[in-house]
Amino acid sequence: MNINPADLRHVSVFKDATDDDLNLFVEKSILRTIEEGEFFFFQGDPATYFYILVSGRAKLLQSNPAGQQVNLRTINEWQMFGALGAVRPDATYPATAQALEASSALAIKSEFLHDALQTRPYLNINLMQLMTGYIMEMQERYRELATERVERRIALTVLRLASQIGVRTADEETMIELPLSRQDVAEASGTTIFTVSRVLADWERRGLVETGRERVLIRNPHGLVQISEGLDQ
Amino acid sequence: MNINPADLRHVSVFKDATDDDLNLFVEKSILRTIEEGEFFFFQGDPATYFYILVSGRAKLLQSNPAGQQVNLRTINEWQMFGALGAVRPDATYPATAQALEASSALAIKSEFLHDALQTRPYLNINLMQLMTGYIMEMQERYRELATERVERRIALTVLRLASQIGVRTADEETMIELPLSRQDVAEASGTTIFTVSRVLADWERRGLVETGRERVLIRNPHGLVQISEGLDQ
DNA sequence: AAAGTAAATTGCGCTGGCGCAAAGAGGGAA
DNA sequence: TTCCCTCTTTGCGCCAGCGCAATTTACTTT
Repeated sequence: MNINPADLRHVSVFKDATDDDLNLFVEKSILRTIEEGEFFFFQGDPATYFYILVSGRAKLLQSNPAGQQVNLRTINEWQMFGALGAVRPDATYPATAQALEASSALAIKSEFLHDALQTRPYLNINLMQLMTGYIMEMQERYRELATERVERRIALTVLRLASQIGVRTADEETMIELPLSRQDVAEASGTTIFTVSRVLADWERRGLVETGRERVLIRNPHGLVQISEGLDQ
Repeated sequence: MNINPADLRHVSVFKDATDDDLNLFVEKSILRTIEEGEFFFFQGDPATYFYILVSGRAKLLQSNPAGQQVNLRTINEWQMFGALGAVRPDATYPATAQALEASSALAIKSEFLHDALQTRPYLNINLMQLMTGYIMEMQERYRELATERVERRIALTVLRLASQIGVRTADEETMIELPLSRQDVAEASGTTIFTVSRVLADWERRGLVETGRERVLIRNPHGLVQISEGLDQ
């Protein structure tokens, strides 16, 4: 695959970069292509590289000592991930990055971004905006997990995933397609596949969604919003 | 109260600042003093100021629509809080800041920090380090809440709070004093005061802690670590 | 010292959601 | 078409932890 440096402008951190800078980053990058289910890096590895996903889809997850997983974030094309090492020297990745489908990503030495940050104010601002976004999202999800019941949490999770990775279907603009298994939704909402399956089956009966193997189609986003706010029934 | 500019070096973001910069920040600051239980700002307010706590102790909390609260962070002397507005123009505070005891804080216009970031690379680096720390802590707490049982979560929470705000008692170096109510611990570990009370009572019977009104004294930190890792019993 | 207020404890019943197990449903390979 | 593998569904039992209510304890005020 050939990467056009101008494509890097899709990356929020690079949106204000000069052409020269973009060329420099592309030159310094290596393209890594992996299969579905394989890993870009593991939690605990030294954070030597950061990545920019150029095709496919991936997820960031964390495991506890017993091996149970939670999904922290779903990564789309042109999103940066694993960039903490550029800020903290000697950092290790706090999460594992796994491909949800066959994916490729540009890998660039953390050190290189670290040095670039010293001389390019726009990178600092953009990276900080990205980080504040993550902080706010994690705080919100933490609060949801601590205070909301499962059905609402699943609704909030599905809506959040829809806004992050959903594809609006061609035929009707309000339908959103999500290529996610019950397991993925469970790990992203802090519950089990059984509960997700039961809740989705209920929503399907009520005409809110259509489900399939590794697929959720939202037919009525507004209905889900109502559930997420406890305004239903 | 008089603030000595050099004191600002205790603030991690300002640790590398020049004397001139420190003077500038102090000049631009207003000292706000509030009583226990009062608020520096509320979730949803425009993030016009950021704060540096100079005395007392505070907490950052978030409420859901039903009014249930979670504690996101406990703020100690010389910690910065409410700084997201400096990064995102037009931001609103994502959390509420409430004093746990009578407290004072320096308030500085977010805008001023925002402008300072453009010309002072050290501020960018330090602020990003702070932010990556928050991201990692929130990711970890999220995973704990999603995957661990209450007793372990309470152990993890108490240990985390001990490292953040604990005071080692004079008489024996392994004892750590925490001036927190059951409610505070419950909100920080995502459970209820009843459960916290029961768990602490059990630990007290086992000699791990001593408890009192709005007080937890850790007698055996190692024992708590074992519980947090599931190695006990 | 006494009264008043807030925090903490504890018994008790209940239930949301977990998790096993077994069956069912797709989808890919050959 | 058949086989195989993985994902999903659903019945069922169970229990961790919630939450009410009543009481006790501890601190503050006068």
